Amino acid sequence: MNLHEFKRIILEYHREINENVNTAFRFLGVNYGLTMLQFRLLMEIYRQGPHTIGSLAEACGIAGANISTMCKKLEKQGFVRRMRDQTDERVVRIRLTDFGEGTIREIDRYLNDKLTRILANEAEETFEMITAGMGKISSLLLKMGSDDEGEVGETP
Amino acid sequence: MNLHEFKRIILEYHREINENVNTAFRFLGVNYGLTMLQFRLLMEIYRQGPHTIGSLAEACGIAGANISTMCKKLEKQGFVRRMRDQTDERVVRIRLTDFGEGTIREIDRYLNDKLTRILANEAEETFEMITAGMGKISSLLLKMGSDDEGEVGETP
DNA sequence: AAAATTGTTTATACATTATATATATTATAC
DNA sequence: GTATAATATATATAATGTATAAACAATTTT
Repeated sequence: MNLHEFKRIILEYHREINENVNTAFRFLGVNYGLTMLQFRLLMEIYRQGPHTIGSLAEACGIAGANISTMCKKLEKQGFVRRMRDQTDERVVRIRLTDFGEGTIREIDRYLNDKLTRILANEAEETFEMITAGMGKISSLLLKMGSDDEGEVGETP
Repeated sequence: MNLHEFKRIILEYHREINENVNTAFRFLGVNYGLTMLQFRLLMEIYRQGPHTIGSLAEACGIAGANISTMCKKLEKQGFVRRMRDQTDERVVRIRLTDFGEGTIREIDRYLNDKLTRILANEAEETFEMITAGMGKISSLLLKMGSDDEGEVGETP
């Protein structure tokens, strides 16, 4: 396997794919005043039903502290409602407002239409290629992150 | 092709991979006080030789305004030297200092060792899978970004 | 009841990206 | 040859995303 090429892919992954993701999802901001992360939170609630701050943090892999702040903002924007749990008042339950649900439904439909159009002429293979590639690079990166042999400053 | 799955991949794999990249490259910050982006800039200069602010911006796909700021910081950290071009004084040339070059060389060697270890038991196929998958998803995203049919607020 | 744990909140810091404006220098038009 | 435009960089500011630490109240454990 070509080392140099592999490094290049990892290092430039951010630029190319991140950039393209941002472009592809720019309509969220333009049309709905949402960031991609906000959309992900709302979509998670839309799919899985009401969440607590903690469960949302867990589901999205984001620190609870940040979820807390984001949910307050989403509440201010009218997408979600926050309510203390009656039986355990430490817990805050987050649910979509009607407006929030309508918005996500609309976005989801729009995304599905768009993807259907885009994927229309793609072979089933394409999908497998993407899944396989993403899974493989993710697992290699994970290995890289936990591989510590020869670490600078290692204590033998 | 499974729409739902494809959406999930875009929204979540993307985040997972980013996270794993950050974990895998955390040693840059811990051991060298570098961010990944700074490393990318230095690596670019290491590979291609001295750059101007503009050419570096072009090569890394980052706004010149930000490159300018970053290079000043890298200079303060001792990794690069900034020098006005004699013949065109608008231009600033950025080159690695000995310290900067030594650092990048060390990091590169370390990365190569690590990758060699990680990729040792991987089939050549793996590499092809990754390249193919990344290329494919990138091109689909690109299509998505430029596909405007059915856009909300479209003017027919 | 005291201590530990849990869930959330607040505050802070920083990296990255984007944008707008300013400035100096060089190139071009008339 | 001066006015204007274009170029290259600099500065400032803002928004997003991420990480961490400290505080707080409510709950559970001992």
